[in-house]
Order: sequence, then structure tokens, then C-alpha cells
Amino acid sequence: MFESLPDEAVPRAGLSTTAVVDAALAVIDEQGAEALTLAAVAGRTGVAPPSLYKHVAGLAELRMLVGARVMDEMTERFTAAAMGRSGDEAVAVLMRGYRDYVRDHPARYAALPPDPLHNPVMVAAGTRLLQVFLATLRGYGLTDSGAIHATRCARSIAHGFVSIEAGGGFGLPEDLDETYEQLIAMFVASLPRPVAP
Amino acid sequence: MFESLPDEAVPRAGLSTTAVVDAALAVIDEQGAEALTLAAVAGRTGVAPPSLYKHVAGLAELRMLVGARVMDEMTERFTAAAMGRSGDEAVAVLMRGYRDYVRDHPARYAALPPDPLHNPVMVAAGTRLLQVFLATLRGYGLTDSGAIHATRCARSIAHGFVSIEAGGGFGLPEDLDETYEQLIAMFVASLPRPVAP
DNA sequence: GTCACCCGGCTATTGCTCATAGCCGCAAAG
DNA sequence: CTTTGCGGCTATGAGCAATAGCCGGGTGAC
Repeated sequence: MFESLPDEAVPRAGLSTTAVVDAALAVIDEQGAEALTLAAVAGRTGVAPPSLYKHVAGLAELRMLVGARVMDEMTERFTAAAMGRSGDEAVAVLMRGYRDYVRDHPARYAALPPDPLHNPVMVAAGTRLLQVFLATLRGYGLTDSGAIHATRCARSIAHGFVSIEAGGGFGLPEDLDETYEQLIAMFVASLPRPVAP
Repeated sequence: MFESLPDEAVPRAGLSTTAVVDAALAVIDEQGAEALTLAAVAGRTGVAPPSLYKHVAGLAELRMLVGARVMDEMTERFTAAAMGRSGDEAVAVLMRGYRDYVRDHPARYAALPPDPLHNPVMVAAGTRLLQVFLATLRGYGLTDSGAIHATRCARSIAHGFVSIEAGGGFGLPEDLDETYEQLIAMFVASLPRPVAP
């Protein structure tokens, strides 16, 4: 008897929705986000393209599932990295973790759809990711909307730098670590001083 | 006799490379960056798709030409906006101008290729754009590499915020103007105080 | 033990895209 | 008037997503 996955039943051998997403991630890692094609995924899973439709509604849905998976990976990493830290140090660790994830998986980050809010699955994943940032900013005594603005700032800074870096958009020889640390310092300096617990 | 454009000769009536790029921009404005297709451009110019190859090497080159055109538009706007200003005010005007351009032409900005340095035409356009920022930062007494780092910071912040905003990535109701002004203030505060001329 | 059902593969087909090859006609230059 | 070449065209091929509909085998009902 097989172990029954909580995700979805495994009636026969072969594919499943999560296996298709796994294959999609492998294709993205190896050939880039642009190369994510049903034919490529089918080839990698040893199956004819139409068979994928038994597990995924189409290319658009597959991209959404991949996006949600990537955001969950980020959430997991950030949660682990920020564990046991607080204040400026936690913020800095979070920002560096963001960049590190994208350097480890540049193609996966590039595969994130630009319009994440159009799909409930991605909204859920995005909300989980948001919570990590909001939790880290707790303790700075920010008002609710103040925390939202601060989180948006952090996201803008991290996403901006990291997407330019991943695209090879920084052409000059100056050290990129230095630029990013400067951005982190700039953001941290803009926060109110943490209040005592 | 026709007026001879400096760009390229107009031997007959009809198309030219710049006319094709114009049509491409119209397609992007009306149907989004994803809809930029040779068939769409051909349809809009009243021509069969293969005819476009007489003016453009293919879809990839067309995208590059569009990207360069967009960057030049930005350069032009920023130059005009920063004219006659200096210091913190010039920096703020530049950052706001960046966001305004993208709000005026969200699809054009989204059409910018993520890897601009792979094409000499785009490198040239990017260099011109860079000069505007570097010129604005003159007067802060930054060292050469200090100016580079500061420019990268400004670009990261502006690109990050603006690309998330254009993609509809900010879901919460808090005022986006306020967030962006906060980012500008954060960046300005990180600069050394301007030195007297 | 048998049988019907359904699940998860498949082939075949359609329609869209980029891209190439090669033809043809007009218009200006001489 | 002829020549030349530019700027259109048709025809064709390859790769892709997506749909329709077939088929075989395992599972569970009886």
C-alpha cells in the first residue's frame, strides 16, 4: 500500500499535479523562465503534451502554480532566516535572504508573473509572504498603515535591486554587495527606533 | 522630391524602420507588451507579416528597438523635468518623473527587456539615461564610485516600486503616493548634504 | 469471481505564431 | 526606354497550445 499523500490522491502510478510543477521548475532552472512550455514539461516527464491537461488546466495555470510554489519557497526560507532575530538585524537578514534566494534561483524568480493578484492561489501565497515582513516590523511601534508602507518600501527596494541584478542590468564594475548593503542601511535608517518589549 | 529623413532614406511610400517601431508601440499601448507580435504589427501597418523583415531583422530586434525607444523617451522626459533644478529637489523630480512615465505608459515600460546589456543599441540608450542621474547627483560631492552606488540605489527603488505598481502587485488600500514619497525621502536622506557651487 | 466504471495515458487535428524562400512590379536613374 | 533594385507579395515549414475523442487497465461494487 502506498503512503497516501495529503495533497491529492495517487490512484495509479505516474504523474500528479505536484509532479508536473516539479518538472516545470526543473525546466525553468535548466533552460530559463521563457522555456517553460508544455512540450518541455511533457518531454521531461516522459509523457505526451496533451496528457498534462489531466493534471493542469493549461499553461497559464501551470505558471500560476509555479509562481505560488516559488513564493512559498521564499516564505519558508525567510521564516527560517529571521527565526530568533529581531529589530534591525532581522530586517537586514530578511533583505539579504531575498537577494540570496534570487541568486540561488534566478530563473524561478523571473518566472513569477507580474500580476500576482489576478489569481487566488497566488494571493494566498503572497499574503503568507507578507506576514513574514509584517511580523519582523512588529516591535518598531509602527501603526498598522505605517507597517504597510514600510513593508512596501522593503519590497520595492529588494525587488528592484534583485530583478535588475538577475537580469544583468548592472553593467559597471562597482561591487554589488556594497550597493545592496547601502540600500539595507538606507531602509533601516528610515525605520523608527525599536521599542522595548 | 521627398524630404530626406536623416534616419534612413525613404525611397518609396509606405514603411520604414521607425514606422514599424511606431506601430509596435501602438500595439503595445493598446493590447499590452505580451501582444507585441509581428502579425499584429503587420496588421496595423496594413502589410503582410513577411514584409516587415525588409525593415526589421525579426521579432527579437523589434523588441530591442522598442526598448531603446522607450529608454530614450524616458531620458527626454527626465532631462526636461530636471532642467533648472538641483539637489534634493532635482532628485525628487527625477524619481517622480520615473513613476509618472510608467503610469502614462505602463505597457511600454513592461516591454523593456530584462537583459538590456545584451544589445549595443540598448546599452547606448541606457548610458544616456544613466547620465541624467549622474548629472543630477553631481553637486553632492560624491566620489565617482559613490555616485554609481547612489544611482544604482535610486534605480533599484524606482524600478522596484514602479514595476510592482504597474503589475498591480500592491493589493492593499493604503495610498501609493505616500509610500513612494516615503521612498524618495528615504533616498534623499541617505545622500550627503549638497556642497555649495 | 466478475464486471462496469473511471482515470490517465494516447493519437489526431486545429489554429496561431515566427521565420525563410523566392517571385514580381513599380519607380527612379541614366 | 531600359535597367536596376527596393519593397511589397504568396507559399511553405516548424514549433507551440489547446481540444476532441479513443483505449486499456486497475479498482471497487456486487
